[in-house]
Amino acid sequence: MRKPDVVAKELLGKIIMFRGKKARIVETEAYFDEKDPASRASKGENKVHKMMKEEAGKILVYNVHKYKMLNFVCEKKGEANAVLIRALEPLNFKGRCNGPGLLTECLKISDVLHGKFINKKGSIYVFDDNFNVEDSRIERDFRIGVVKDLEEPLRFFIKGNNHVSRKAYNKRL
DNA sequence: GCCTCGATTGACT
DNA sequence: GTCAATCGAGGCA
Repeated sequence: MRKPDVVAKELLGKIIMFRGKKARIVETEAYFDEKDPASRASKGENKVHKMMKEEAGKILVYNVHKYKMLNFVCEKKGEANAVLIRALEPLNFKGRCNGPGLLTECLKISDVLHGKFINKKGSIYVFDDNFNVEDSRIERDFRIGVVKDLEEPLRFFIKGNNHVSRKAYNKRL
């Protein structure tokens, strides 16, 4: 069983590729099921909640305000857990990806990806290029923009990386 | 159908 | 620090 906080941590340093653009994941957040007051899963049945209960590896795109969020489902079928991608470090292109709404804009991620699997043709690819992130370089914090958060810090980001989200960047430095 | 709110961002005091 | 833009989903009638 892969817990979202474990997956969130593992995703740090991984490469995400979409439409020829590659970027390194530098910031993530874990979201749990109904017991998580911040998760959409706690708000009853909806499109997102349903998708969160699908198989691990599926892509979940959620629209909030005028931006879209990119999530990966990380649990086995039936468990409503997911990981939110909050910030990327652009590798082979220029653009600001230091925020969940910005990275989707930057990579032209739209809700057509909602429900697709990663690492499939025409979808988002996620892979490891042996860029190991040592535990000492992983910073933990409470989630951002969440009114009712859980007791434990569920946000993970790479220490010292200046591509993390703006709020976090300012708060930390 | 109408109202409210949000896993956000950027502009402004 | 505050606040508005802006839109899909949920709650309610």
